[in-house]
Amino acid sequence: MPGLKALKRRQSSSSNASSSSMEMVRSKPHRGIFNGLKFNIISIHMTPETIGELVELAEDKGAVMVAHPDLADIVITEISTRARLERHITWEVALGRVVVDSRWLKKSAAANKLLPFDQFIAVPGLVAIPPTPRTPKQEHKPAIPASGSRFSPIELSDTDDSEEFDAASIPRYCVQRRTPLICRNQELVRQFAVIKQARWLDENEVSALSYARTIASIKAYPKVIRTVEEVEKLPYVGPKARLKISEFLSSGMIEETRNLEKDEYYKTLGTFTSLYGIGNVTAKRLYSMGMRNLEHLEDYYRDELKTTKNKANIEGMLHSLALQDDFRLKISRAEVEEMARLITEEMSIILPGFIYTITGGYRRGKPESNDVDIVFSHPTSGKGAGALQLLITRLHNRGLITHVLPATSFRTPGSIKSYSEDQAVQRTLSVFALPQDSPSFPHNPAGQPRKHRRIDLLFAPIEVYWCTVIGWSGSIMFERDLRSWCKEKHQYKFDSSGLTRRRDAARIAVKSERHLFELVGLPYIEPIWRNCDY
DNA sequence: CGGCTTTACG
DNA sequence: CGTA
DNA sequence: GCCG
Repeated sequence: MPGLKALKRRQSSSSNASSSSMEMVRSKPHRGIFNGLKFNIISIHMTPETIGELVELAEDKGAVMVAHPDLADIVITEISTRARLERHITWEVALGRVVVDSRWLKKSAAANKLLPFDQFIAVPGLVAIPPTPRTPKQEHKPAIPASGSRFSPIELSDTDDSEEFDAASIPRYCVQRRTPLICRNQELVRQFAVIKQARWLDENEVSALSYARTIASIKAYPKVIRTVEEVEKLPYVGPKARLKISEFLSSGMIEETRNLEKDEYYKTLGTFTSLYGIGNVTAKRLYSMGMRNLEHLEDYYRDELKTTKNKANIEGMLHSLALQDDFRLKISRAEVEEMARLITEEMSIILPGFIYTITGGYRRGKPESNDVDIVFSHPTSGKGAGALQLLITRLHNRGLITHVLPATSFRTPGSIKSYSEDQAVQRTLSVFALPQDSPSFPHNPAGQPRKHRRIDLLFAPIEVYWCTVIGWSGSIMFERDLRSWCKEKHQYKFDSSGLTRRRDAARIAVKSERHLFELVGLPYIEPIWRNCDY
């Protein structure tokens, strides 16, 4: 079995002479056509593989990679409009740089000479200024692009990039801080997420958790990271993370991430675990049995079905394989709302006066969801105990719910999973398909098979409604830290069925979402600021 | 060096 | 073991 | 992998 390929083929050289706390081994500069030139690659619209190739081409011929376009002589980008370019570099600064697309780099490297720039200018209006390597002094006063205002507040942190901001002031728990869906260091975060995933596939859950915390921490940091020193005080950025951030700042790529992304072993395990019902352990088992793609799995499970006694799980996996093309499709907010409309329409027949919240990623503002979560309740205590079962039955009769999924097997509706007996939160995980005739949705055109969506429906007694809503709003790291916080600071136990004192299990009434935050001494964090996961 | 959220269900 |  |  292939292990981690930790080979460092090339030590990245630091661009910033003043960053010296981390004494890195610097490679001797190659002699080459790019000698003495500073390159920056704007990674937008590039695959990690492409970035890797470009960095290699450039460094091979003597270029030094720098962390920001402001510091570069030559900027490589696939961006072709001024507006988009200005998210990364001011127009004024761009005018003083060579901004070209990657063809220039590739062709120059191939020809082993500096080609003229004019055929490769990335954005109309820019001119080809011959690069003059600048002195180090100039590097310390980079122009700061005023980029924030163009973005939706959902997507970016609310602190302006130009503001002074001390990483040490970022609190340790996710629940104490605001974390946007997309942050200013999103590509760095994405590359850390690849490593986190690999640790999880290797069953190194503790390391995976650590990376998840590093990611959450960086996501909460409201500035573009330019030096490794500025994030040294960030919580959960330790020695390992610092090294990787240094690599990223100097080359645009974390070396380990680059290796993982071309590793067939991890790619295959990733494919397997994306299936409903297959986790990291089973994925490894299947791989060790020789499985390499979904067709192999299909054959394997068909074969298993003939020989096994317990057919339910195997049948579940075959359903999972069959529906997987649908499950990996994202669900637009409009479609989430249409699903909720149909479902709540049915609920209003069963339980007049019910209340509900669409939770999950939708509630956190994600433009696209992987599944749909809805929490129901009724303001009158005790009302609606059997409502969810009825709801499922009616939706199934209308053909909207096609399967109920208890753990790993698929069954026709009939049973409901309940939490603790005293404060029963009922729950069903089902497969839902919008009707063919939903006019506003082109997802299910006539004659085409309907798209299947995973949907989690819950009914909570009103006493614990808000805890359930909070518990199902995520993100995962936010929930974990909420529980840790309640435990450490108050010796409370929080979960989606309520808030209780650990000492005597006394229930603490939670009247609203804000109320919970007050009860445990946290500032209220709106759902759109709970996007702590990648 | 221990701890890392939580836990019922199938 | 996998799911949320 | 990082924190206390």
